[in-house]
Amino acid sequence: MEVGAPQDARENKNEENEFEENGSSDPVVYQLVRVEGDGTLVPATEDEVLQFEHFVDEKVDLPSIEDVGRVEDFFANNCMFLKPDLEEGPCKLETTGKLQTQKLDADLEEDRLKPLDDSLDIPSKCTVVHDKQPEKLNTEQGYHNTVHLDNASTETTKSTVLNDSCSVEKEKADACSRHVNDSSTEPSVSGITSSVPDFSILRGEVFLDTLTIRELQEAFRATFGRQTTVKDKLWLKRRITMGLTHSCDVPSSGCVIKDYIVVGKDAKEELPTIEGILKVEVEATSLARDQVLDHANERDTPSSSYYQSEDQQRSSKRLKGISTDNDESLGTLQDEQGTAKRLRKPTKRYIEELSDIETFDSTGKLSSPGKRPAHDEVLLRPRATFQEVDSLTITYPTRKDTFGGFSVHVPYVSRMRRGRPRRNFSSFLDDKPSVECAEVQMAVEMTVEKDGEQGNHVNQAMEVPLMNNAEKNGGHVETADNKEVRTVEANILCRADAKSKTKRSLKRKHHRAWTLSEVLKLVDGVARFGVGKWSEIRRLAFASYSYRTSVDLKDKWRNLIRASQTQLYLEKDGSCLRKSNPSTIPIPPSILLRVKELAEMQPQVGDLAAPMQLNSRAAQGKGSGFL
DNA sequence: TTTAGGG
DNA sequence: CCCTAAA
Repeated sequence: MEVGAPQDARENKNEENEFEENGSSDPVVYQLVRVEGDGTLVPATEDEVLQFEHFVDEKVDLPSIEDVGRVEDFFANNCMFLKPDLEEGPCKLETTGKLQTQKLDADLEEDRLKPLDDSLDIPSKCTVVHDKQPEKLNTEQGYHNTVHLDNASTETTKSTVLNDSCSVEKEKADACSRHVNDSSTEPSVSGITSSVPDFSILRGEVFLDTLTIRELQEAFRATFGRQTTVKDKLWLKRRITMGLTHSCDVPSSGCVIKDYIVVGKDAKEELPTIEGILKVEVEATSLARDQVLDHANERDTPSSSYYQSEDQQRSSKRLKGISTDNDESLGTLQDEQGTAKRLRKPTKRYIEELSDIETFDSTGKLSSPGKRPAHDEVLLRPRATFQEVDSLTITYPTRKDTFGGFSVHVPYVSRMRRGRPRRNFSSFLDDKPSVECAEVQMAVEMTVEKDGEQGNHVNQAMEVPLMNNAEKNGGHVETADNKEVRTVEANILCRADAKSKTKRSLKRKHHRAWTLSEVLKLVDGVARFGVGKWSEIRRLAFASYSYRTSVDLKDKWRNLIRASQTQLYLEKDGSCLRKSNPSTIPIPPSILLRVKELAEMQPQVGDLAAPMQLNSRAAQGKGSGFL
C-alpha cells in the first residue's frame, strides 16, 4: 500500500486557511478510492468503504504500526476487495486531511500504463494516503518510513511510500516516489531533459486523438516537464488531458483541449469563456476548473466521477460544487463549460447519485456488494457525520463544500451509486438517520432468512448453480461461504452504522446464480400462469425465494429463451462445445425444450391459463425423460 | 406496481 | 442485474 505523506505545509497554506475558515473541527478525513486500470480514481464503493472503514476509524489520529499491519493483513486476506481482476484495479485507501494533500504514486501510474493486462499481475495494490496536520509531520514521517520498510519486504502487497519531501506537483511526486520506491528503474524518466519541451504543441486546441504517440509524448513532456517512455496512447492522452485541465474527469478519448480546458468534441463551439489560462509549467498553481464533461459513454467515464488526483489536489480548494449532470447551479457554473451538458433529463437515479443514503433494495434485503459497482459513493467519515447530516438538507452542489468543513477537495459530487433508486429518497432528507439501526437489524435478519431459505433448499440437490450458455455473466457461483460473507457484511454494516450514521448507498444486488430448481420453478410457473405473469409466478412459485423478484424471473426467462435457442441449436448442430464452467452445470436440454415450447405457444394463445396447464403437462412429461 | 425492453 | 418507460 502506499502511504502518502503530508505535504509541505507551506504548499498547502492556502488550503489550510480555507479549512480554518470553514471551521473544520476535524482535520482528517479519509476517503477511499479505487485506482482503476486506466489510472482514474474512482470513489470507493460502499462495500469497499465498509471494509476499510473500521481501519480508518480506529486510527483517527496517528495510525500505529499495528494498524498498518492490520490494514495490510486485511488487504492480503480480503479477496473480495483485493482480488485483482480485470475489472478492478488496485485499491487505494486515501485519506484526505486538513492539508488535503494527496500523493499519487507515480509508479502506480506507470504500472497502469498497461491497464487491464497488467492489473492482473499486480496482486493487491493498495494505496493509503494519509494526510496529516503539520504538527504531526514528524511523527508521521516515522510512521511512513516504517511502513515503507515493511512494505519493502512484502511481496504480497505492492507497496510504495511517498516521502514527505515530495512536492505537490505530480511531476515531482513522480520523481520522488520513483526515487523512493525503485530508484533503480526507469532512471531516465524522472529527469527533465535538457532540451526545452515544445510547448507550442499545447497551444490552442489540442486534438489529442490526432496526435501520434511521439507527439503525445512531446505533449506530455510539455505538460509535465518530463519525458515519458510510455507508448500507450490512451494513457498519454488521458494524462495530458488531466495535466492540462487539472481535472481527473477526462474522457479517454474524443476530446479536444482548448486553452487547457477540455472541450467536448461536439460542444467545442459552446465553450463559453476561457477562464484562466493555465500555465503548463509545473509551478503553475492556477486552478483548473472542474470540467464537467458530458461524455456519452457514461459507463466508462461517469460524468459524476470527480476523481481525486494530484492535479485536482492542487486545485481542489477551488473545486466548486460539482455538478451532476443536471444540478447546475447556473450562477456558479457560468464560466464553465457547463454548456456541454447532458441532455438527458434528470432522473431519479441521477438525483440520488448525489446522496449517499443507504437503503435496501426493493426486496427489502440488504443489498449486497456488487461484484463490481463501477462507481460508488465515497466514504464519509464518521466524524463528519453530523455535518453530513446537515448537509443532506442542502443542495447538492454545495453539499460538498460543507462536508467536514473541507469537502472542497473531496469531490463528493462524484458520489455515485449503482443500484436501485431509492423510492423514499426524499424522506431521508427529512428524517434523521434514526432508522439506520433498525435497518441494519432488518438487514441481518433478512440475511439470515435468506440463508435459511438457501439451507432449506440445499437438500434438493438441484440447488446447483446453473450455467446458461446464453448467459455471459460468467456464472458466479454461490458458495456455502456466502452465508459467512453476508454475515460479515452485516456486521460491518452494523458497525459502520453504529460508528457513523453515514448512510450507505444501495448496491448492486448480490449475484445469485440460478439453481436448477429455481429454473424448474420458473418454467413451471410460466407453464401454469403464462409468460408475463411474473408477479404471479413470483408470488406463488417463488414464495420461498424472496431474493427473486418478478423482474428477475422475467430476465431469467428471457435468458432461458435465448438459451433454448442457442443451445438447442448448437446441439443440433453437433458442435456443442460450451466452455462450461466446472462449477456450473448447463441447463438440461429438457428444460430448454420446455422453455422453447412455452415461449412459442404462449404468446399466440389468447387464453393462457387453460392451455398452459395442458402444455405444461405435456412438456413436463417430455422433459422428465431427459432428467 | 408491473411489464417489457434495452443496456 | 440494472434502469426506465409505459401501462
